[in-house]
Amino acid sequence: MAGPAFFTRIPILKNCSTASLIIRFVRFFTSNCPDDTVKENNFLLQNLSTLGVDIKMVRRRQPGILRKQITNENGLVSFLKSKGAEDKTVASIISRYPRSITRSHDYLEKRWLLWRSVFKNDSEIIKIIKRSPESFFRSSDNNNLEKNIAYLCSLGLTSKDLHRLLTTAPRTFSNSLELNQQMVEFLQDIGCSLGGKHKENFAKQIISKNVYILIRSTKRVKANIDFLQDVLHLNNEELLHLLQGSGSEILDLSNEYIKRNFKSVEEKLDLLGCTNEQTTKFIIKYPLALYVSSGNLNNKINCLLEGGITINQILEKPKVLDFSFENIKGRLKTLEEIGYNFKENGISVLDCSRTRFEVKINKLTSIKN
DNA sequence: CTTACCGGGATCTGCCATGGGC
DNA sequence: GCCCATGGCAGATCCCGGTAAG
Repeated sequence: MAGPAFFTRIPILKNCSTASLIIRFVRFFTSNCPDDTVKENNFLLQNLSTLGVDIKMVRRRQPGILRKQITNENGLVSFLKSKGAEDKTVASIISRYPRSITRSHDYLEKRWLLWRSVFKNDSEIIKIIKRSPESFFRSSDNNNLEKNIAYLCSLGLTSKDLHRLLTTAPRTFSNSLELNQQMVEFLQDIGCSLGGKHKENFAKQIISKNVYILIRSTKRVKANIDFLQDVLHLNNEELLHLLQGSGSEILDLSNEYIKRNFKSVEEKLDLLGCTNEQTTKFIIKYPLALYVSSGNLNNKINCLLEGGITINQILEKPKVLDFSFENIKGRLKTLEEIGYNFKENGISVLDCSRTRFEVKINKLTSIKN
């Protein structure tokens, strides 16, 4: 008979425990039952509809909110509008994070001020809330936010770093202070144990290079560091060097993903006649090879090979893989048309900005004519 | 003057699970 | 028993240009 294992193979039910499965089935079969919605606050429902909020989405995300008797949606709307948000933005914000309507005026004022201590103007903040309402509204603890900002500053992160952190990974600031501290201390410990000279700086370095790190679990980051050390046969010094360099960029990947990609790179290069040592060197030189999806990476490699470039040239200059498949393809075609010789001239021409590439091509064609 | 090397900039949420509080 | 706050997870690049080196 079909047990939980069977049901979890259905995409929507993936990752569900037996208990939550039962709840889901009950919800599913009773979702059209009037009893389920009878407790909802009709006045609130009306109000939200008028504001253009997607009620279905609210019901799916945070059904409890619709049963509340006291909410502050009107206050929220006027607050966000006073900061420059459009009606339809506010509606979308509430639809995606319904709990936002439970935040009080004082909360909103205080939180806004704290965010403003990092951002230059209101519109920057609106842009981020629009992108990720949850990041702004999820925590009700403004004191914690204040402490986080102070803490991150105390690490020596510049205001520019802070700005980038809050812009790109706004969730960082809704983490509990303790969680952020845990990650920082974890990173500092790693730096120490690898014999880093500027021990206090190691965590700071990683964070400013990879602003996503603080929204990952230490478990994940640790697993990735261990994996890299193991699979690349690195001693402490080499590992430290890697992590301080471009290795930091791949630390936040999911463990399985990074492993899968490593395996794929290994197989691909093996197929092309490379030694294990070459593969290892390649990854150390270009850790981003583990970041891109294996399909994408293989497409780029194939494309370069078909264009008359050797695998050794790629291993020497992996940066050419930074560019998109389309870009690489286009440039190879252009270069072929003018008879560019990679053997003589190398492949650096592929690793430059659009403007520089065009200048180069113009020059080559004018010489030809 | 051209090329090579290198670092940096943009961008990145929406969902589920869980434990504690009420 | 429900709701809240919060932790955690999967997902998966591309490009530019300063400047040192030649």
